[in-house]
Amino acid sequence: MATPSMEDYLERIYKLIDEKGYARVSDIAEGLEVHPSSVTKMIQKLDKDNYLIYEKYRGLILTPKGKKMGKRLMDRHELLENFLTTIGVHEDNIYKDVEGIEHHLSWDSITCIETLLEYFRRDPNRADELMNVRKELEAEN
Amino acid sequence: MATPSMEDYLERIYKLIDEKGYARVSDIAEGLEVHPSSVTKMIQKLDKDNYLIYEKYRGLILTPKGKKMGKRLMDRHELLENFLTTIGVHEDNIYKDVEGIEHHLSWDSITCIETLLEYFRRDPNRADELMNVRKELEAEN
DNA sequence: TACTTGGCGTAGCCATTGCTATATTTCCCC
DNA sequence: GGGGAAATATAGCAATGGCTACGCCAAGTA
Repeated sequence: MATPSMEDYLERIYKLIDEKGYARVSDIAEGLEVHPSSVTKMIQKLDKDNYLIYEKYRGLILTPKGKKMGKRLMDRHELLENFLTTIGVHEDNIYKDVEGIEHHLSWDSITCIETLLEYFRRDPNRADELMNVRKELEAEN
Repeated sequence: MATPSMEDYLERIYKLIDEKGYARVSDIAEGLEVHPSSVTKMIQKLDKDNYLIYEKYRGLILTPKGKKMGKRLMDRHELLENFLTTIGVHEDNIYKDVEGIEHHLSWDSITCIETLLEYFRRDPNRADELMNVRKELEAEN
């Protein structure tokens, strides 16, 4: 199984490849706010665990296993961002919160959150009513 | 600042004292599913950081700082349990998921989840409708 | 082709937090 | 009050995942 840290890297790598076609050590490092040496180390681990194939100084490609995982991780990340946005969390807090919790939810929870989002999507009034509750609670204090 | 691990211990200790009046090493260890030796070590750290006062072999008491922190942590834990329950997460997954995410949410997110819970509490139909969405989505697959 | 430079890799350190094995203390019962 | 079991403490090891310092590769330029 992948550790939370490994998931962070894998997700980042998948996203970079998805957007730019390749993932360089320095881009990964910048995105995750770690030093390049930490990236190299982790890439070697991900190679060893067959998430990607890595050639020193040359670059890396994701294996099918890595791609599948990466996509799931990215989708999950987006889902959680949407969720927090929907319930009214301030933009500035969203990225960090998602980053923190995404590795710690069972797929059961993820599915339930997906359902919850769909619930709000199906009838925009529901989100409005949620915001009304918010205003009422705020007015009380 | 307290690390996630420190928060886990502090929360557990607060809860034990709240429920039984005292917190023994072995009870803490059992609750957190770690070995007693790990508990001793962490208690010493929490003492050093002034969350509690610890007397070897004798026991511990929370400082005002520790009590305040502990209460907040326990409240947050309960809120998140209620949240996952409400959206339909299976009982077996709840504890572990909450354990995982509770240390990683901003107070902004916590407040929004509180509001969401209040939203569902105010009109039980809403939870019913959520379950209907769930059934429909399940039927599709 | 040779040099420079920036990107990348390696080695080795540190903190955190768990573990096992082994001491030490306390408590209870006789 | 003494002895043994249970509880607790300590020492030392391991994995994880950062960091710094330093060495190596390779692309571009002269």
